[in-house]
Amino acid sequence: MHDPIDHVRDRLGRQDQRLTPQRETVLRVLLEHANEHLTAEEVYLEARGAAPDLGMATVYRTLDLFERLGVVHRLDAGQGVARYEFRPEGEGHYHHHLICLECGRILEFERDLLEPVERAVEKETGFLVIDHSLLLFGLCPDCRRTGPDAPSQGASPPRPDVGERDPGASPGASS
Amino acid sequence: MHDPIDHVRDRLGRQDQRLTPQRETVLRVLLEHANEHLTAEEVYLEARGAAPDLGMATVYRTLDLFERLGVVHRLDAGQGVARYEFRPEGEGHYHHHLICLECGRILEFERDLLEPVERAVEKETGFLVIDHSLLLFGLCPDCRRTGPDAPSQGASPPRPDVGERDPGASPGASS
DNA sequence: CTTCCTGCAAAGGGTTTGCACGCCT
DNA sequence: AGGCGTGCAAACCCTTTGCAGGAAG
Repeated sequence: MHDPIDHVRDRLGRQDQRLTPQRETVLRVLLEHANEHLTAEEVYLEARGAAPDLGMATVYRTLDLFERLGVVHRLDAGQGVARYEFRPEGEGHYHHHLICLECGRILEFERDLLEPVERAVEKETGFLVIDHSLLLFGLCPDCRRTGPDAPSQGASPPRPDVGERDPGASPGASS
Repeated sequence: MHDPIDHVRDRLGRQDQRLTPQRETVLRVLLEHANEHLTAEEVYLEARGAAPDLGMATVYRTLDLFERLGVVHRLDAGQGVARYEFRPEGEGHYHHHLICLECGRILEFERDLLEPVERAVEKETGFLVIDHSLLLFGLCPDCRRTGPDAPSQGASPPRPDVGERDPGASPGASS
């Protein structure tokens, strides 16, 4: 019962829903790419390897379902695409995202460190904080090394593609 | 030269661009609604009062332009719409957004408090932080008072709809 | 058989782009 | 003239929805 797949099956069963082959495929893709922040389309493409008849709509519906179950995190980095990542059982809402403005990669930062901020907010405004999203935009170690304007290296992952525009322009979202 | 409008005109002039009547109208709307996080459509509707022939495309192009000039902040709270707010000259990237899951209102929190976090990130990961976006999801003082399930008050904005679900489930975006 | 699920295709909503015309220098 | 800027409409992209057929309990 430490198996995430069984866990999801149980959660679903409890509300008369099933872990269909399609759903299991999607779940497996998410598990195989933990910490990778796939888009729905990327999940779809990966999943089609195992389930060629799978449709996009099912992927979206499944990701939605999983999100409601708390099995995945949906993360919107401010470009027009949502990204999804598997969310280990019992994980708090810790861990923030570092988005490289140069190569688009998304790194993670595990420590929370936000409690002082949340406490200050609650105390000073009366707003009850339930969850948070912290995005840090900047340069990842690699791009920092290469210099902000160097042409992209063939070195790193395919590059998750975060919208482009001229580097130097301000990062879409902001606090 | 403290007038933001002149400031923008200058900035534009420097790159052979002009502060046209349309652009000025958009700018005025943003100024009149400082701290209000309007959507492009809301800007458009407001602006049409002063410039009935204005087109949506111009609004988008202008907001884009202003964003590149650093005159406005684009903020994406995780639902499918971008929101824009005037960004006072010389303002750092401080100030965070508190998004009420009940009524959809967006409040602001002026103090930064993120420096310890950013320093920790830079030190531990080598990632160079340039800007950030902190969204706190929860209940605003009003909704908190009314109770999480009270029918919406006539008091607040139409409610921008932030994903619903049982409060307690994680809100769409997350860090 | 009833309910849950699926794929397909169409619809949706926000945002962007192509194009021809207008405006300012 | 020569750009820059604009309105309009069409195009785009991601995501959602309607619907008829299937599978599971």
